Amino acid sequence: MSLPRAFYLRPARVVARGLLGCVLLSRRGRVLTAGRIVETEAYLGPDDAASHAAIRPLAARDLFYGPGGRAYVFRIYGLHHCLNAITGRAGHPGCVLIRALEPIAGARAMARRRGQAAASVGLTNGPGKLAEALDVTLRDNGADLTRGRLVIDRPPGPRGFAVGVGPRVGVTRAVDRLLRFWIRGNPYVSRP
DNA sequence: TAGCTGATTGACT
DNA sequence: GTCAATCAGCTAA
Repeated sequence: MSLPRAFYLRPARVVARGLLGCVLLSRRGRVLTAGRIVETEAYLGPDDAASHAAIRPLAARDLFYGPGGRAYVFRIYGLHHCLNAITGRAGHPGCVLIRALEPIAGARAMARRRGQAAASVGLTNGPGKLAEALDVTLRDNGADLTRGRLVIDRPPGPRGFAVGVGPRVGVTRAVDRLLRFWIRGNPYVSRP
């Protein structure tokens, strides 16, 4: 059961928290891979100096300023991909970066894509890693996350976890903003 | 056209 | 702890 569009039509920091525990699902032909979202970061509009809505307005404008519920995928350092969920109503830019997953299904396929012999914690504990594990590329930019080959489902069970809050990782601007959220104690979180 | 930067990762000292 | 890989999109000219 995928999250409804209305879930995404809220402020990025609210959606970022709400996505913890939800399940990211990728279908590639017969290959299905899925993982529980254990770490997210919120990026806001032009006021947020670290957000692509401010840094790369031309590239991201159409998606950021459109309605939430779509995927925003970009390439970083020429090597890796990062997967975001666009949030907010049309005209209210924002997005949530998916930073880490806990594998649920298709761990063997993930390991194969990652060039690893067997599944391990290192499979999806980082934004570039999970994108590679789920085969998320620029082709998925703009994809509808409520339907199709890349979707986010509701949490399968009750939410029994504590949420950690802290500054975002890796950014060089607006470093002091507490917009990173993670599931406390989960071993797949990228940084303790 | 040329030059620069980055929401990262993995390999190395 | 340091550092290279590698490229889309911006910026300056």
